[in-house]
Amino acid sequence: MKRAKKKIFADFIAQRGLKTTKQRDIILDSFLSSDRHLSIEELYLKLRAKHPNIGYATVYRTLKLFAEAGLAREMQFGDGQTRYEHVGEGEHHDHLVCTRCGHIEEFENETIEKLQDEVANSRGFLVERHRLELYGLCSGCRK
Amino acid sequence: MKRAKKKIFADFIAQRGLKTTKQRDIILDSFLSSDRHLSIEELYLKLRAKHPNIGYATVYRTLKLFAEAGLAREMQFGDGQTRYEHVGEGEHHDHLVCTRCGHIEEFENETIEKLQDEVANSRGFLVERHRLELYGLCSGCRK
DNA sequence: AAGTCGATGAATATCACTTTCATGATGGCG
DNA sequence: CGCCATCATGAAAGTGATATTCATCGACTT
Ligand SMILES: [Mn+2]
Ligand SMILES: [Mn+2]
Ligand SMILES: [Zn+2]
Ligand SMILES: [Zn+2]
Repeated sequence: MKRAKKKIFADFIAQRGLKTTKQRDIILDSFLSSDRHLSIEELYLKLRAKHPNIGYATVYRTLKLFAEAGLAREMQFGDGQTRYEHVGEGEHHDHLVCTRCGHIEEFENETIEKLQDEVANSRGFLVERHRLELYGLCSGCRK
Repeated sequence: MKRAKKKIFADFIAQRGLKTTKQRDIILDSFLSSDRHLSIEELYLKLRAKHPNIGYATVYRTLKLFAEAGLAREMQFGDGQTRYEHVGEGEHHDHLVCTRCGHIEEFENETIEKLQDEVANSRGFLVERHRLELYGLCSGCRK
């Protein structure tokens, strides 16, 4: 699965006439083996341990590339940092966010998705994407 | 209704030991007679026409006050600007956002709200608030 | 091997707030 | 009323995250 995503990125790079670099390989590998929902800075700091020579700007630009390649999605959970989450082929999910510890859980609910479309249709909207986030206390933080 | 909201703000001001000012009166009046979902800058520019002496910082601080007083809610629709929308007593709604013209519509759907609670319960989350936004083309922009 | 053009990293710029500070207003009190 | 302790205001400066610039490096073509 990691292999498949690397292939997707390699194809994207080739098709756009871009170049394979050591940094991109390292950043992609690290991204793929990371927690979902990482901020630029989090990934940058994680990388810096083993690769002190990789710059923040490169991490920033590379994550943007991942998003363009369809490997990542930019998310905003209101904490002031853009987070990048992993995206699988044709996958979709929404989020539960803990306002105390920052824990993020994902969920899917077909019925909700369907109702959203109905609402949009009734208003003449053509929906391209949506965001549904539930903020509150996770089970751990409720105690 | 405008009168009622002015009363709410006056009470809030009094109860907090703050002061009535010409600027606050003007800004509140303008906010109440504006489009829903205004950014700080939009309201500032609108005001500047008739009141060139009112500063950006005052508009900024006053909108924050409205939010604290329960008259306004801060919203983020991903265009890089915080927007303030009108809040009515105990009201709630979600949004349809046009990605082409910026038009914003509101909707309510009890069934979706109920399903959200079910999802949260099944994960042990206690939901405090949520955001549901549908992004796409409004009926006008689809043509 | 050389040349071309994209990639990198450090530094700088942007952008939307957010705070500071000197000065101006408000309103409780005598 | 008139004082004056406080709060409010506006211009300017500060912040923090993101975005861009620029000199230099390194891939890939020939
Ligand atoms: Mn996710
Ligand atoms: Mn609204
Ligand atoms: Zn938690
Ligand atoms: Zn539109």
